[in-house]
Amino acid sequence: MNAVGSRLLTRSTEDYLKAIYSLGGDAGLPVQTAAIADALGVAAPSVSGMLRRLAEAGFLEHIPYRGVRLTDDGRRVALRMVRRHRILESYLTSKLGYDWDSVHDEAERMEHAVSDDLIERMAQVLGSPSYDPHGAPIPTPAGEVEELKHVPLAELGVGQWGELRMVSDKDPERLRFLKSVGLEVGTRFQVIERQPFNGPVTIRVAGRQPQPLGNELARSLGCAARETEGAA
Amino acid sequence: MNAVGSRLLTRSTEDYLKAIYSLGGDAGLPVQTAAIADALGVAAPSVSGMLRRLAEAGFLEHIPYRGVRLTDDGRRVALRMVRRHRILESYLTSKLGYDWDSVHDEAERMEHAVSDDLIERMAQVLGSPSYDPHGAPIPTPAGEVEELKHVPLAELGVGQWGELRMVSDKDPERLRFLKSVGLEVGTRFQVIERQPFNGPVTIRVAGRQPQPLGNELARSLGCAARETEGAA
DNA sequence: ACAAGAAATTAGGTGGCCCTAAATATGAAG
DNA sequence: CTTCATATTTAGGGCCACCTAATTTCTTGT
Repeated sequence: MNAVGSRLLTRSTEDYLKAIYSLGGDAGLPVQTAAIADALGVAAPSVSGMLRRLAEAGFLEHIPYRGVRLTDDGRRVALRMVRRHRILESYLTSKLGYDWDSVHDEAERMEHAVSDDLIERMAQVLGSPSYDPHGAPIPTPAGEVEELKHVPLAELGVGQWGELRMVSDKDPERLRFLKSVGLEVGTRFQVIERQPFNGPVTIRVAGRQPQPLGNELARSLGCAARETEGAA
Repeated sequence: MNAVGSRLLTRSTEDYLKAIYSLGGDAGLPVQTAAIADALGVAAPSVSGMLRRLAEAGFLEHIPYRGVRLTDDGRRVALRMVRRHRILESYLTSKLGYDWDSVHDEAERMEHAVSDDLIERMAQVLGSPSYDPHGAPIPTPAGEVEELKHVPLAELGVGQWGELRMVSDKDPERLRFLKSVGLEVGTRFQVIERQPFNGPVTIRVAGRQPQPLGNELARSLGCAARETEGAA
């Protein structure tokens, strides 16, 4: 199953490959050293060294001074970690009472320790979910991920209806804020107002006061545009 | 909560302290380097070095060439790991369909990765169990463990009744064998025959053929002596 | 076309934990 | 009391993954 010769599947390897994947490696784009360093909270030279080792092990192609691209092998490892992470988040939320703003860290540590067997048992208990609690699609065990066609909330026009579909799990504070203003995955809202030049976007959720959202936040929310107030 | 100064709470530290604890450190006995090396599958000099670091960190007292003894701090860490391990085994068995011969390894890896919070949530979902699936007592979050007064099966007399109470979780093959001959925690049996000088002990479980058990195995099974065939 | 700034890599070093080989301490038997 | 086997420690290395400082390469504006 795990192809290539000498393996080196350590925790660090898994973290690097997952970070590279989520930094654009999913679209096969080259990813820069600095972006990886930033995502993992390590210094750039540490990344340089690690990329060399990962390239030697066959997980990625490295064009010096340009960036890296995952090989099929590297992508396989990354997707396995993404599946693990999302199944764990789903399980912890649904079976152990975790809230969507607190599952991320727990899943992040567990994803390196548990067996494939445990992940599949969890998936089974949950009825093989397709999305995690933040609306992110869960890759299949074979490594297939659904392509999402969400639009950032920031790109909806004034007066338009939308439904929140996906939110990053990485920032607990942001998640708590969203919940406090009534925004969860599946929440419908209407865009009420937009300040020019990247100012806040104001939306209204049924039964709530109009709520301004900073533009950066609005860019981070994956939505589906809706014709009317009702219906999917 | 975690007392003492410079911490160094790595996976290896946790493994060493847990091993020392279960090697007799629970009774405050000095534990030898070679025993630790054997339990952890590392070379003796590696243990020597690690013991020095652990002693410096305040987890144990080291009398050179004599052995080590856990400090209160060391015992606290060890008991925390034991609680984690046993809660995890209980949870995996009861909620995710694991069998008693396969939970050990999974729990062994997870116990280093999960948070105290997760462990307590699992304990709560299970109703705060006192024993794990192998009959071992689960320490409280405060680090108290029940003293067990089991007798090894090997010490029961011919004709005497007993009830299996505890079995080591470390050897899957042994566990599968026990299950195959109808022995689980709680199973009652009668000692039918005993060969002299550490030979096999033959027991009978209700509705089964008499079953010989090697003496080493019989020594490893914790039992309660029973007056008759019935009753607790 | 080139100089400046940004990004990446190399150089050199650290700590944790492992190893083998060699030296040394302990303790049991003669 | 000495000797010898066994247990332990020291000596000397290696690997992984991190760090800072210095250097090299790329890119972009003039």
